[in-house]
Amino acid sequence: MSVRVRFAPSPTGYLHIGSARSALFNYLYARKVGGKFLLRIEDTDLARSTDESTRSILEGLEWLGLDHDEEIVFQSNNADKHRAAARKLLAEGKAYRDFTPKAEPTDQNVKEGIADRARAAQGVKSMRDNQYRELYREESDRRADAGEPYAIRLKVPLAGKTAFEDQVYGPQERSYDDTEDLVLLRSDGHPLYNLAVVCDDIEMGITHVIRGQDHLTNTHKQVLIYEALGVTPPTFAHLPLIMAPGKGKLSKRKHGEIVSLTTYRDTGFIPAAFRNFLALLGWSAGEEKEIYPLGELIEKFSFEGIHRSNAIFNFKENDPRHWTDDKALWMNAEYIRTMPLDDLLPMVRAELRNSKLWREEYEDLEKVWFDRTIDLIRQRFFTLKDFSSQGRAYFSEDFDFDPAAVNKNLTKFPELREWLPGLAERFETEFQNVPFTEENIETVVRAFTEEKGTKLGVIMNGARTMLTGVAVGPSMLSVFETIGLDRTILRLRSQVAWNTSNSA
RNA sequence: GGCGCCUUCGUCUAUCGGUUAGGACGCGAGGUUCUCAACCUCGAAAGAGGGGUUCAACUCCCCUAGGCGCUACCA
Repeated sequence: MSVRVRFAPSPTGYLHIGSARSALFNYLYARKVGGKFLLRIEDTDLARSTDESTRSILEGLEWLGLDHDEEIVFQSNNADKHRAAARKLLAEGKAYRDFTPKAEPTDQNVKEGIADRARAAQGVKSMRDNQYRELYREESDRRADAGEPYAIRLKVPLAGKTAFEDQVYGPQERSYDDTEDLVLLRSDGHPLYNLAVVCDDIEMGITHVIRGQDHLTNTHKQVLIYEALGVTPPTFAHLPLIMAPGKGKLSKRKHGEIVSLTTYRDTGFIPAAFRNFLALLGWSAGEEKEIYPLGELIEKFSFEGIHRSNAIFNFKENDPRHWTDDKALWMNAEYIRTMPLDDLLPMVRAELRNSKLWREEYEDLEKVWFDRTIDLIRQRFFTLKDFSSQGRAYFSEDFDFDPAAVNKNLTKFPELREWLPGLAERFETEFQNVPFTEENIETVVRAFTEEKGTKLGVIMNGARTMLTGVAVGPSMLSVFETIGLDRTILRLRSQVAWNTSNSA
């Protein structure tokens, strides 16, 4: 039997990075064993589900490169089937009508319910003491026919236990005594989560359910439903959770945008890098290696490699330098500087377009220059955003001067105010018929430096700030050559930098 | 409260009874250099606690502690 897995998010918000990781693991497993990776949108909570959220989830999956097979299933379309399943169990005596009036689910009575079950657990009260559980069928039918509202509850057997072999956590058991007669169908006819999931997983032919371990107890309930329905349950694999620093819950309310996958797209992450990072949160191939291209992720993936303890998504709030997990940031930089240039180029193009720095020439007449420039500056970049911010001076005459850089590399050496335009002049004469290449530039700059009796660093760094506005970057010889003779001369003569006062 | 799951450097992890407990991120120091967040070298940094089992335990068992999850006519 071929493997079929599914990712089944409820569209009640953005795609959480924890969910994204669940999707990734499902995807990796499916691709590894040649199975199908299906998508099901669990939109049965009409009040909270939105189309926008569905779109955002789909976008997120696409961004991560997790392409799904077959048609997307919308759970709300299957409500009739869910109801039919509940009725079937009722008819077979495996479920019963509960005529207890519905209580509003307020915080208050949810708490009472918990306290109630606490008493039940202490033996004071049984999970099976519902007065309608053993109601005679005739009586139950009569009241239902009379129009009295009821919920349908699963009739959990009196003695026994549910058991399954989790692919990550090993053998799992739970006594029936600890599982209530869960509601399958609300009194308004609305099917509930556990029923809907089981019905859909059966209908979709799901063979492996891979999801967060927050579902570990749900799984026992679902196994019960499978058994009542007379269907063999699928194989289960539960994943450790991703927690916030301090081991708290990682939530949008508390932690904001960093938990949303789209944030990483919007802040200039390379999909492959973030995917790689996510895969390593709670999973290991057992080797001393961090960089895994998708193919290798697929090849190496196994349930045995999944950790059992929760992983912390490590970041520091209010620290721009460590706004998200350092390893994710590092991984992104690693990808930017080492991935095939041709794969990076389209992403850089999109970034420059968004920043109005893109010019069509970069793709034809100036393609050679452009590709070389990107290859040069990517060595020090962490995100795609850096190409339009730190890299701005390569693509536009309109760039800012970092006051700290001006101070450190220019203001400190007032002689530069004459030297740099002097260097411009020297370039102008020296390179009339000589190619403006690193080797030639070096000869000229070294000679110039010696004449002025200063250190090479003073000239180089002064020029660096004049040409790029900042204090860091590639070798200046490369920068000169990349910026080009004309722009170099123009910028060395410019007074703009000198007017960037750092008096504050 | 109950039930369940978990516990190796700050973080992600390796180890499947015998290791100086390894790697990565981050951090620190040094080096290279025209600068640097790049590169190179080095460094600090861990088996929650207590009992067993064993010649030998991070590794197996038990207890304790702590963390997490679930505990709805939500999903």
